Amino acid sequence: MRSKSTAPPADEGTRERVLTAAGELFAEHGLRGATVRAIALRAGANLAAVNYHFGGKARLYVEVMRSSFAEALARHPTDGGLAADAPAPERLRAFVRSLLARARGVGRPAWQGRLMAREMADPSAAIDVMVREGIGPEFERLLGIVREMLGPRAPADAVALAAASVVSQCLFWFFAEPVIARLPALKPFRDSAATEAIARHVVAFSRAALAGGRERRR
Amino acid sequence: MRSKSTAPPADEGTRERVLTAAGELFAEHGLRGATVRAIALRAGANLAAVNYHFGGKARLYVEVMRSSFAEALARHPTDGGLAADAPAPERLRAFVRSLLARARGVGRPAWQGRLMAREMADPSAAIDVMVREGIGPEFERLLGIVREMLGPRAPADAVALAAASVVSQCLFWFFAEPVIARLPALKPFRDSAATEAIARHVVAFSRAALAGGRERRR
DNA sequence: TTGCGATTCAAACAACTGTTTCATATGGTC
DNA sequence: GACCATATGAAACAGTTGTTTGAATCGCAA
Repeated sequence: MRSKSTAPPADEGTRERVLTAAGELFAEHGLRGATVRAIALRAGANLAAVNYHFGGKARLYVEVMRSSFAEALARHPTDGGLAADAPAPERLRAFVRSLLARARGVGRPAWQGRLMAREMADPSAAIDVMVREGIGPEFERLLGIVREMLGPRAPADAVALAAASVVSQCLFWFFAEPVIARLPALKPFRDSAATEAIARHVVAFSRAALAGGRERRR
Repeated sequence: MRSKSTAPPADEGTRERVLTAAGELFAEHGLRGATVRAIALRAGANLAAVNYHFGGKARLYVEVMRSSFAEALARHPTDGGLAADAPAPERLRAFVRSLLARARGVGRPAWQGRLMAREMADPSAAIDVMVREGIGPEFERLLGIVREMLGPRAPADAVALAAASVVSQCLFWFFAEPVIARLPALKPFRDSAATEAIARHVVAFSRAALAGGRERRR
């Protein structure tokens, strides 16, 4: 074991397994619905492991939220590797792609989208830190893109509303997933081809709307 | 008491109060979070009243969902009083207004939006009947409007995606309410003026996008 | 009043929850 | 080997949950 002052125990075994098991179960059943016993069982750990490693169910939950969100953001950066001075429409496309990819969880944890949807419908103490560290700055970047596309004379309210329209079209697909699955006209976006089609549509729809909004202003 | 065969007890007192108290608490804390004891307390009824009148917490929940949704739909019809052959843009405007009004709950129960958001994030047995009786037919009507605006040559997939874009822009404002309240750039839509501004924006944004999509197709 | 079904009430029940406790094991250092 | 912090384990605790029970009360017809 390492020295006590530098870092937490850094256990790569039980702690890690509890973290992912908790993520899956929290996403599936919610903070209240997922029991500590079920988490420990899935992780192959003892019941007391949760309290030992995280100090309680509530703190385990915020740790799951923070780590999974940070990991998803690292895997799918909102700028998509584009330079900051790339054309606004390109940056918009990268933003939409990143948001949809993170929602679907193309990397390892495919449950981050549901976790996020639950957190928004039923906010806990974790939402403050998430908005402050992740969603807030990200939305600010989107505001910049939209502002550039709407032109310098666009009022701040119009920019904010248009940015909301963009993110809403992305969030919808995993927010309303249970409903979408029951509507014959809509196909859920679980495979990457459907995600790509949705991304193209959202970008095209929003670009047309933004262009129209730009020319409508005198 | 009325005859037993015609209708359920039709108690205008306790049963009704339990129903609205349950709606408020389910909306605030969710199906699991709202306890039968708290519901009975708020309703001024005995703990056993829930089981006596509804036969259990689960059945009380679906009854709350069904009645509140039906009531909201009756108060804000999706056609907004327009004739079926009114111009499509007019019907789109009426649809958006109705959806936002129902979400905000301008009538009596202001908690229906949150209830619905919870149900989508954490679907229960109530969601099947809701989609079948309410959301499904409503979405079909929107599909008709969008199809008319996109033109007869628009493929079904494009129509469905565009309709999804319209509803998503409305749902966003009460789906992501806890996040919106924490973003300084966005104002929550709790008053009717903000709702009206959002409705105007959604209609303008979508109309511009649909017009662009129409002309882009060859 | 008497009878009777519908309703309300207080109390208890059984199951499940997160957490704590204390004993045991483990792995490395002296 | 002895020591000690770290980690795991089984059991129990205290609180809350939805539901049930059986007695008490109400409303009203005969």
